[in-house]
Amino acid sequence: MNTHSSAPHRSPRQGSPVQVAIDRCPLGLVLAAWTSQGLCAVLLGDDRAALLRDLEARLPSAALVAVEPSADDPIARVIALIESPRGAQELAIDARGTAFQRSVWSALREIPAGSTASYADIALRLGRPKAVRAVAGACAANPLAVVVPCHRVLRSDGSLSGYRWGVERKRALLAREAS
DNA sequence: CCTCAGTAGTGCC
DNA sequence: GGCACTACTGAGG
Repeated sequence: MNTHSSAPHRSPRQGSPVQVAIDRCPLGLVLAAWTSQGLCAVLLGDDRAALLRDLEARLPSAALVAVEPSADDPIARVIALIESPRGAQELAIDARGTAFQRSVWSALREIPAGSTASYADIALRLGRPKAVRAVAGACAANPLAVVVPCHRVLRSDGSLSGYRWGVERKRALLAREAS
């Protein structure tokens, strides 16, 4: 029995409901999903149905509860963050992933707005200088757009590589943050 | 400009 | 346990 080392960490969310809201933002539509513990998904897109499908694929066994966007809810914080990238670190998050993915996402949150890092930088920071592609994989699996700023990770030569929600959005986010 | 090998995590079988 | 994927990178045509 070796089920403890690499099994994905499951958030304490078995039966607890996940609130879901969709609203407009400067990048199109944004879907935010959260529990009492914090945000578990922030997805960008142009189509409500596609966003919901994406969420359901990511949280297959969650009880989703749709709510109207409200100024008191985390989705308002997320939209404010897109408009002005400050205070992302204060948002509580409740993302599920493997230990490795969570360590990558945690490192990403330490990249300040206005600066960028390469995949190799992140790998180095984690003490796994050769796990470069794995870092890219963890970025690609990031469930929390903008809040976990995977858009600040570029290739070593400075080019943009990919973005789960479209390279154009990555470019737009970086342009907005450029100091 | 291009291709290639090295490399490590993940998902599917 | 395989095995085939990568949002990579540095070296070499």
